[in-house]
Amino acid sequence: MRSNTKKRTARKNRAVVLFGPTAVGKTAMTEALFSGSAEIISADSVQVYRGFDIGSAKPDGHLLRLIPHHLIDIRDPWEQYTAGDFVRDAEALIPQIISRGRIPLITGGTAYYFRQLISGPSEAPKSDPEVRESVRREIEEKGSEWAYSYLGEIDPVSHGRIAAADIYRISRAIEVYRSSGRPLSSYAASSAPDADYIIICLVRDKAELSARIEMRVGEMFRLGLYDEVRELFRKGADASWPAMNAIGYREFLEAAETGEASLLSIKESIIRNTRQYAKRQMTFFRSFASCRFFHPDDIEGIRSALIESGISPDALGA
RNA sequence: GCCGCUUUAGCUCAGUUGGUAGAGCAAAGGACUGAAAAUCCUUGUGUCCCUGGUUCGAUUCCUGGAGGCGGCA
Repeated sequence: MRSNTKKRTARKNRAVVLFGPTAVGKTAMTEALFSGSAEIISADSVQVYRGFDIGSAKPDGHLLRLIPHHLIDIRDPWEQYTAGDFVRDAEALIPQIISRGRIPLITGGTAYYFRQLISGPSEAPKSDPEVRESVRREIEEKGSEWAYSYLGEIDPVSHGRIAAADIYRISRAIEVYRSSGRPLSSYAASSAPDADYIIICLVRDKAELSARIEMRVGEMFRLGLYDEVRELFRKGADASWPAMNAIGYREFLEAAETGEASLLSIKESIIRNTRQYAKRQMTFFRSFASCRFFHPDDIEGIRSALIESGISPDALGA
């Protein structure tokens, strides 16, 4: 149970948040700086799912031996895992990791998870897949214009905040009203964060990142992404599986629906979508206050910044 | 070689009955209240292939040329 009582800053646990867009080089940097001294809490909405390995670029056995990882492979693909679940899980893990004498290192690419964690999670109720599905059907039947004007009746504040075409948020706002009887905007957008977070953001020159993305996607195909996806389809994967909407998977789903795309065009589309995603990740993170930016090769710069903040990777571990 | 179609934004193409032009995609920037690798918002000056002619005015009509596609030889 979350406590909203203000704890004194000095008594809060401290954790390191390490964010970087896809393919920026988080893994190499992490291995170099944190081997033996940290445990990683993965902030990645796709890596939580079993079976989504290559396309989500899960850490390999080598890295897992050097640094323990949490929140990877903790759900079956048809189950739901949300930002709220992540905050709850991460907040439970931080004191455990500290008690083992290690640094809690929260790292991944799901910027929204970081925001919910750092600024304190929204108090709005958890998403209910059943209500969501019934809202989806209703909108499909009555149209999105109806949905938007209905939102205006039940929650004028959200109506004002959400764009008329943003069907994702409109559905969510209606869903909250249906399941809780209260408008979404009546809930607090954030609450008190549970720990102190030292925020490091990795950045790279745009052309450099773009080239790395292309290489990484090529590597995924070489490692057997196509076989991985076929295995998922064999197990019944469809659009209702949350991670099937992820880049590297949904392109195959779309190709299966149209029946026209070649493997090459799927690959090109994955590369393009990944670049666009990296751009969105950066936009999200630029909006964070108190975030320090480093090039992934600047290990010493990151080390000094951590020491300055009272955390020393050297003082711990082997 | 002849005939037809075609050449407009990075790409695919609309369009202007003659008054210098606009969609989708891409790109750039931004948002983000428990699905977020999701979802959405904003941003369009480009020798309208070149040349000459007609015209107050040509990307638009006409002549000639060049590239592309198709057909006939």
